[in-house]
Amino acid sequence: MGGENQARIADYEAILRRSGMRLTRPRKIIIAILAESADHPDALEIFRQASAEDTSVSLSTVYRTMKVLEEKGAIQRHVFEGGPARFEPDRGEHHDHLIDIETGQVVEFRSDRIERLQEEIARELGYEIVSHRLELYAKRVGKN
Amino acid sequence: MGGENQARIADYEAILRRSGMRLTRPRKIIIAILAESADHPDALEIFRQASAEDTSVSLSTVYRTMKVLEEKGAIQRHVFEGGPARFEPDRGEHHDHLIDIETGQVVEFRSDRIERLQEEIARELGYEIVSHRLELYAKRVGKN
DNA sequence: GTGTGTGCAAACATTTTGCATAGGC
DNA sequence: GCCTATGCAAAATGTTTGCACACAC
Repeated sequence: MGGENQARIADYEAILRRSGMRLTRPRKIIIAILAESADHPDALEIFRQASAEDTSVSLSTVYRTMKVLEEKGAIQRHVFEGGPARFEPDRGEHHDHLIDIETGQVVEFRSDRIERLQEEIARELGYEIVSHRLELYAKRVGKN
Repeated sequence: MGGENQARIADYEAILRRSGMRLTRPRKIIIAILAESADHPDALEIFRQASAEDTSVSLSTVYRTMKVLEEKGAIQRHVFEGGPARFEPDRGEHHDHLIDIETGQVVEFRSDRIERLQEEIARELGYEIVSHRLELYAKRVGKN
């Protein structure tokens, strides 16, 4: 799993280099945090973890780095109901999200049938889908 | 169409009265705006229209009224990609949204098949859906 | 050395809130 | 007349930006 993370870190770094961007200390730290995190952290969470590594990293830099990484296609930004933007590595495979409303945990899923139905609906309405967002806010069965 | 609006205005007013809330001048104005608007206005837009009617209506009151109406189930609040919250009358029939990314126009649609698939997916993941959100960001075919 | 990236503080956009007063019932 | 609802200004929240300096290349 260390190897897994290393691989992802290298991916992020390759993307930055390829775009002619500098591999600065704050960016390295932020990238490492993204590579390690299994969940979908928000900017503040990333900032906190980065601060633990190097107190001088600023929240602005976290936001700026997120923007750059998003523009380069390295990460995706999601804004779930009510909350701040949360980030996840963009591994190219599209998926939707189920959000556990009790814990905030995010479960990824994918349904080709739903995707196809969406296309169909848009077409019938005279539109062409550019992007879409499907979020299920749910709670574990058996609880409560 | 005037009659249509009258009917909806009466509905809103009934909801407020039933909940023991006062039918104030700002609330009447805001309700009339909601009843007339075919699209999904945001707080500022409602505020602007209300101001035209009575300059003394404040933005706080717009927000407070939206909150009350939402709590009583009279309207729904949606936050589309990037933008501020937008509001629409809650007519009880659930639907999803297609947003024209060029104009911001909102088209409502509904697919029982997608609804069922969502339920199915949640169940398989061990969850029970509390609410969900499906938004298609699209552009008209033939354009561009 | 040059220019991009950074930290800091201030600005921004949206929404909420405390408080004294106005106005529905 | 009582108590809810309002206007105003201030705060809160999340995010962006201007500026002078720092540091990756």
